[in-house]
Amino acid sequence: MADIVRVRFAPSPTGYLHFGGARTALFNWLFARKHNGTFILRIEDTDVQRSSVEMVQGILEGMHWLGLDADEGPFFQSSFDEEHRAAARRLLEEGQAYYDFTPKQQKDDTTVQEMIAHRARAQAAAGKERNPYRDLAYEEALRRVEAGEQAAIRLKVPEEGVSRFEDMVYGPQERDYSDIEDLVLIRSDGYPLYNLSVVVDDIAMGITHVIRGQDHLTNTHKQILIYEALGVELPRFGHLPLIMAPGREKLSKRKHGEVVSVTTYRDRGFIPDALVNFLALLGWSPGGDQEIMSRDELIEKFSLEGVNKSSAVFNFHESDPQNWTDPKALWMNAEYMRAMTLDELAPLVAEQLKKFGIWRDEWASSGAAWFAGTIDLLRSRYRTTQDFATLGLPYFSDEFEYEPAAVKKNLKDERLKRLLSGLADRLASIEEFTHDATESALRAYSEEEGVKAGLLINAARTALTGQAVGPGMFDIMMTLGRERTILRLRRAAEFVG
RNA sequence: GCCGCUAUGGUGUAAGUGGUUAACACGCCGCCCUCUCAAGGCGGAGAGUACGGGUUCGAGUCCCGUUAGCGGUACCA
Repeated sequence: MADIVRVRFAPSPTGYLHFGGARTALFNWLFARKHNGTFILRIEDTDVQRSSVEMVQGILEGMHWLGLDADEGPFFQSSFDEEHRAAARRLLEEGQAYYDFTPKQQKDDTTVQEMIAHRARAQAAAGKERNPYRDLAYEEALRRVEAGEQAAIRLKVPEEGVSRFEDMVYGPQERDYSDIEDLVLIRSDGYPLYNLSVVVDDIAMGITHVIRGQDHLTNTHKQILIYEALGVELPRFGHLPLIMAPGREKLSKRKHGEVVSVTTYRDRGFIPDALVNFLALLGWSPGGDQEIMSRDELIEKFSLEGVNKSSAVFNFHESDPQNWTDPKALWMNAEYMRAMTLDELAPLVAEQLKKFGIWRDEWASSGAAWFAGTIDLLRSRYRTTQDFATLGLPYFSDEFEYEPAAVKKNLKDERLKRLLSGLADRLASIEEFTHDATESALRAYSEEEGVKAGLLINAARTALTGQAVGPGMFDIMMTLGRERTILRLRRAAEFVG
């Protein structure tokens, strides 16, 4: 099979799985599924200082929750250490790389950006200098190394010429060799560096298509140089537009924190398919108007040609409790909650209720029908499954607060003190506690008392749920049942006034 | 500084090889439904395609320049 497809997602475990990473993983996964290929997960943990097992765990969890399990892996880049060194050794022997005895510069992490800029400026002013060790005879260099001298290994980048490749998203790319410095392959303490490790691993794993963030677009030329030095055929490259924070600011794990972490969405009640759908649309479009797409539809329609070249803003508002994340993501999640079957939705809601300590086991057995009916009653007004546990508390528990605004709006009228308990009496005496029977009882009662039915209905809603908004009043009564309805109506009398 | 990428309403995106008044979704506003809030239905405001030049009978679409944002420029990944 000539066109076998093998792709990989290669996160570094220096943080949780954030939106950018998740989107990259998703596109690789879609590409693999689309072409009947293999999706591989490789953890790039060469920077041991900043990597941690918890982060690896977090990434794995996030991917699993999104349904993006790898076909192969997870592999850990650090375990291929020897292969990376061997590749560098080979390039050294072939004269394509050299030992650099320049002492390592100390730098502290907070000022790297400044340092890079400063150094670059200085270099521009002074004119580029060749590395003095580039042409040192290999035998002599080897002697010095064996004598215990520390040296980094650098790739010998050709002095003249242009690096070119055809990006599957961005089209033809080129970069002059003179703009690429002799990159370090192996640090002087012996650790292989990113660019070398990636290439060696991608070769070893038979990666055919490298799909990753646009932040690697110019770095790709460096990696191509390594492929060429190693004498290996190039994979195809496809770079993805970056995801930005509101205001086209760059997305930063440190600054934006949880709102860009996939696990946050799991914890706050997102449906995995909904988030996948939303993520897919961030930087990609199948063309045309369709936006709600199942996994199968996404796979069917996915193509790198549909990937956008410009970066996309992920429009979250962390400080706004109502719209803490992108409104469209929230809308899409709501859309999924409405469209999915109750059998699919119920366990997800149950999970949230358990988390909030208001779950009752009978809702999974004898009360399953009631439970399904109740979430069905509520689903069209909620946007996440967590809303069932927070906004929906009065429907699942007797321990809920009366919202002051609702009390003020619906229980202000002094007459209600008498009317609510009067209504409770009526409801206690009707034969069958059904939607229609309760409604006619309430309407008859309000007519007798000479008040508008609406007054009683709205008051009853607040009496029963502590809220001013919610499903139709008689539906609420049905879901609460006669006993609770009467109890809550009587109890509410004390809030009147 | 240098190299590179990008640029369509507030946000996400449409608009095969340039061809009528720039389309859809989210959000926003209004109306209908109605016991409230959603959902649903209907309607509306909001961009003349970053800016400036070209090419062309005709440009969001091609070319050049400017600006802005972003990425890279590390013995980070």
